[in-house]
Amino acid sequence: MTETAGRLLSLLSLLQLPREWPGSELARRLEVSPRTIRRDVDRLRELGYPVEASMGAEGGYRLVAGTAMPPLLLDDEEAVAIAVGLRTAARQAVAGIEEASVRAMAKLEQVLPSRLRRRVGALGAATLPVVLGADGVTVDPEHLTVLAWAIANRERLRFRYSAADGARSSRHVEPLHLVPSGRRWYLVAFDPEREDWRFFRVDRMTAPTATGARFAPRALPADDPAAYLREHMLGRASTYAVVATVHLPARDVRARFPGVEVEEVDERTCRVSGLDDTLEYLAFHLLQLGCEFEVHEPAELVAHLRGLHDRIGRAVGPG
Amino acid sequence: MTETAGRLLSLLSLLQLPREWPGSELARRLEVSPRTIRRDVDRLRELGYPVEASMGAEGGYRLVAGTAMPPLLLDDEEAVAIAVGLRTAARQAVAGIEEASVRAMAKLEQVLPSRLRRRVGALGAATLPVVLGADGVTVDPEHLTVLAWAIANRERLRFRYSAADGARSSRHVEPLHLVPSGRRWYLVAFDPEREDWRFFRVDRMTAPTATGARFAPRALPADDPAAYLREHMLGRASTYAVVATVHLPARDVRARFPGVEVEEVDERTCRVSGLDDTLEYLAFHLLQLGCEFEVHEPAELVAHLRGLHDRIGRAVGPG
DNA sequence: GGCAATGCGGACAGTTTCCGCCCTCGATTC
DNA sequence: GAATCGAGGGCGGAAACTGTCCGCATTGCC
Repeated sequence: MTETAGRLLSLLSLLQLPREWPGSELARRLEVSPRTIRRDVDRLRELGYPVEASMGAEGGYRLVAGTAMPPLLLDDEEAVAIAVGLRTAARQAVAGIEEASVRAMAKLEQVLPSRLRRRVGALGAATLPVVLGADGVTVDPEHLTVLAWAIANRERLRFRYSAADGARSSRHVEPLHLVPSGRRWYLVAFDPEREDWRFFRVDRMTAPTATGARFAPRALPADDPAAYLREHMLGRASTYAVVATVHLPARDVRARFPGVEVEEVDERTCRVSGLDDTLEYLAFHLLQLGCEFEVHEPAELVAHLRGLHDRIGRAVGPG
Repeated sequence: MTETAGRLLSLLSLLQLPREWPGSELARRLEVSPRTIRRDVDRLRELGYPVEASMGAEGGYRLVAGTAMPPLLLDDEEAVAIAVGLRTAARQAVAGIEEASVRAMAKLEQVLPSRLRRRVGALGAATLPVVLGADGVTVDPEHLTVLAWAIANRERLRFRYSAADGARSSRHVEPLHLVPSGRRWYLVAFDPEREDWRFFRVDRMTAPTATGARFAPRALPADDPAAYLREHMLGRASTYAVVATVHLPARDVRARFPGVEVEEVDERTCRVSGLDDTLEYLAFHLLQLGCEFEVHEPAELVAHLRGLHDRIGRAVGPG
């Protein structure tokens, strides 16, 4: 049986390559008779993976899109590519699929052979700073998978934390949720030492590790962790609210400046407003539009842009 | 058998979740006896997928990293997350794994159910402009998968092309290689109408489609397609060579400005040099370092920075 | 220390399934 | 029309699977 099941997996793996396979060649490769191949193909179809066949000479089998995802059979490099892709996506907290990214990452990391893990680590480090608006602090994808594991497994979590005011502490908490917020990730956890719920910014954690000790999850005093987080953050987060006029059609701005509200003023002008916690991010995004603009708020952003202005002036010297 | 093989896949799927499963629960879920579960676990191990078991109460099975990648069983959202992650990675042409990214993308897109494909498309469009240094022209990941398919399947390819000088043409070529170069992708193909080899920038293609017509691949007049491309591009590419002094330790610059040479001047200063074909990319990366710098070459970059300088000046008004 | 939960694995018997070998048929390409 | 491919029915022997026994080891909790 192990033989039959293994053969089915190999068959799936072959059929996932972007080409067509004549039954005779599959039979040669898998060392069974062509009749068995036909039966295997039937089995795959029965399992819900649509194998399409073209008749006639030059014909062959290939796997096509069906209603369910078939198991992905990846070679080493593809696995590394996927891991790296997920890391960049998680680091940018791509809107709408943050949790899924982390879940997929956790799933992949759980089974990723160590030799590949090393390659992912090396590549991940090398490609980190391509992200726009990096203020030097980006979340470590490794941390996210550790947290996801601890949450799913209800294991206590130990880490060191640098609070916003710079105070460092050692924590030992019961993790409950991982919440993306803008470009940040927050851990919602119960801190038994302080006997209360706490929020931790993942990029401020150092060396989080699941301790293996199980705990019975407590009920969060709110239905929606994200709402609870927002409520808690309100007022204490150092976020900047930007309001600016941009001389570019609203359609273009929406396409190129994600996460902000865009309001049309006229065909060639619009007004953007939005929130972020770093001035760099806002400034670069406005500049990146490549058009004229005016910043109305906040004063800090104006000051930041003046700083940039002066810095560029010093960099290129007098005109 | 279909049943046994299907059960093994379900088992793999369960074991890939980040938790432990007692055999009794697996037996309940898969509707077989615990003895069969033990045998299934053995089968998985025999296939090379290491299932670890913890003894004692609170024990259970889980899949751990082995020497080979097990088939990944993804739910809808995870599949979407992976597709989106690969797209961002491919768009940025993350160094060293470009081809693997495209291969994995092609594999995934081939079997991605259409309802998920739509979600990926929507998300991909929304997240496009986060990339730094976008000059508005980024490669469409969809194109890459079409090209990869055509190359692997030796099918002729039809597309419309806008050359660097703006001339538009309709092409019908025999694709041979997909070569990443910097942040660009190039297709190496034989053009039967012109009876010679041609290079096409993927982001300048419109609506590439594989025609289904097969061809016998010709030998490229060079061993390495990448080298052949470089040779061909030499002199005709509009690339800018930057030389700048940056007032930041060389170590920091290397970590935050990928793809350029960094040479230490003293502990707080270094000199960077590199190539790129857009001024925006170079300018933003220099600014993003957040430190003082001087640009020595090229004159175009200095001019571009002056433009930025003036634009910021107009944006924030007189100090 | 005992109990309960967990995993491990041998033996057996009945049933099912698989596999290779025949065969015919339909579709497609050259 | 010939060659090549997929689809699928039937047959018989061999192999595999499954459930039910059984006793064993390990771990955590009371």
